[in-house]
Amino acid sequence: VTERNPFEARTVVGRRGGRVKAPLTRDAIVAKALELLARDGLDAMSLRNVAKALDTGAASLYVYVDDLQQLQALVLDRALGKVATKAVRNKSWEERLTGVLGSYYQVLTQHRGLAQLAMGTIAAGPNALDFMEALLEILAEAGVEESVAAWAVDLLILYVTAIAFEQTQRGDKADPLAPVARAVGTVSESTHPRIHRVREALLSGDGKTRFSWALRVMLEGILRVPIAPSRFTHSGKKKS
Amino acid sequence: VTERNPFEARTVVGRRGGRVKAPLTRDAIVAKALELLARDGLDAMSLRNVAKALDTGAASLYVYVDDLQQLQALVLDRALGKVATKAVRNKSWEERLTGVLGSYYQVLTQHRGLAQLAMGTIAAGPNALDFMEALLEILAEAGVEESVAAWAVDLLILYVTAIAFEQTQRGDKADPLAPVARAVGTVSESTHPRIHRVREALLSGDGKTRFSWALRVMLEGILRVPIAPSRFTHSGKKKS
DNA sequence: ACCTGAACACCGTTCAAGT
DNA sequence: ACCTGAACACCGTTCAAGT
Repeated sequence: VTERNPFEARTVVGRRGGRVKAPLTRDAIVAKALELLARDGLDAMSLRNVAKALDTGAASLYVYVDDLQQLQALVLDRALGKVATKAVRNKSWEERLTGVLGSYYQVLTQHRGLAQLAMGTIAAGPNALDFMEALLEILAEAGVEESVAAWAVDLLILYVTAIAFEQTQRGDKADPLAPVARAVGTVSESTHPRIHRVREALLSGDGKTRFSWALRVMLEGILRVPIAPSRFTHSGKKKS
Repeated sequence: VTERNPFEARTVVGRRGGRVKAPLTRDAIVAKALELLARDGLDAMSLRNVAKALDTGAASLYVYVDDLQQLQALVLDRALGKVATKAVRNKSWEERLTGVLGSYYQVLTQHRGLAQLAMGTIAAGPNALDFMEALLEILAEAGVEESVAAWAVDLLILYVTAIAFEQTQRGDKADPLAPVARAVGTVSESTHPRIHRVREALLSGDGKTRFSWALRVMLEGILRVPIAPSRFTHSGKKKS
């Protein structure tokens, strides 16, 4: 029906001007996948669903993508491109660190299934590298020793990802917090006296408050704890 | 064939003494599910596989279990029963905390798919409560304020779960660390100078070393950072 | 009350066949 | 080279039918 001119391959148009078919590209696949992930959650981002949304069959995607795992890695990195790594000038390193990690937290929580995907995917794309580089730069400015900073970046990202995941899980199904709330709320004073006493505190605090508290906790520790308790881990040398 | 005497219901025996059929109970289902999870990973713990291992059909499980999600919660709590919450006497609170959390870490990593399951399941069973109670007790002994302790328990469990998950993921497929290693190892010095400089530190350290470092980091912070920066989060009152 | 087989609506992935 | 339909080997869950 349509003549396949390579120059207009990206905007094939039918006789009456309507788009006939979006040409398949890796970029289009990843974009559509992220769209489905953000709107309907991780389960909705199946190869079959993505293919359907692109008016094709699942098998067709395998030309541009190795498998589901690779697609997930690509989608994660595309989303990480939205993290605001460039902070404004004349801000303290504390503010900038909170800013970058807060932006990461927001990106994770504002895309329905992204935090869950991030928990199960190792981020190693270009945007993930930019993100890490930004964190290392800020920690260097804070005076954190280089090798400590390397591990600290890991800890910070891991924690923010985990709390974002926990937070988004709550909004999902029919109150999955309820089981915890019920268990903690109705716990027996005689068998679990301490849980009983702090049961309110355990359930209190919105995501943001806890997030910033935990961030300060980790920073305080990172600034104080050196890498090695015993400096030589693989030699027999003790008590230098 | 066999007479159904309720008293010997748990050990039905055939004519020649061989067990004819393991009677279905919730406990048997959860036990078998944990076995499959520990041996073959989370994907292997499907209702169909568990049923097959118990010589029955998937539909039969629904008499004892609401759905897969509930089975996962039951399996997690059964595994949490293995965490050594009772530490020996005359140990410092630091040693006891490291001991309990280390035991949790070991339980997670020694069962192939458990850390992954724990990341996606809210622990609210009796053994989870015992675990939390033990942590709260130790933190109280450390002099941590009650409401801080409540949030600290959350942070500690979240982190240990996350790092156990990350650690077990590595051993699973065909070196899923490899993509990170390659990305970090071959990163350009001009675009990502700081990653390039600490690329060795980023990849160094086994699970245990990093685990204990991060633990000290969090403890140091927990002992120092109070709950509220501005004490009243929901009132308009500022600068008391 | 408990168990079962079959069915329903999904998956990821492969492959022979088309253009 | 790219796309496709059909097939393969799986899922969780439901349901009518058996005992």
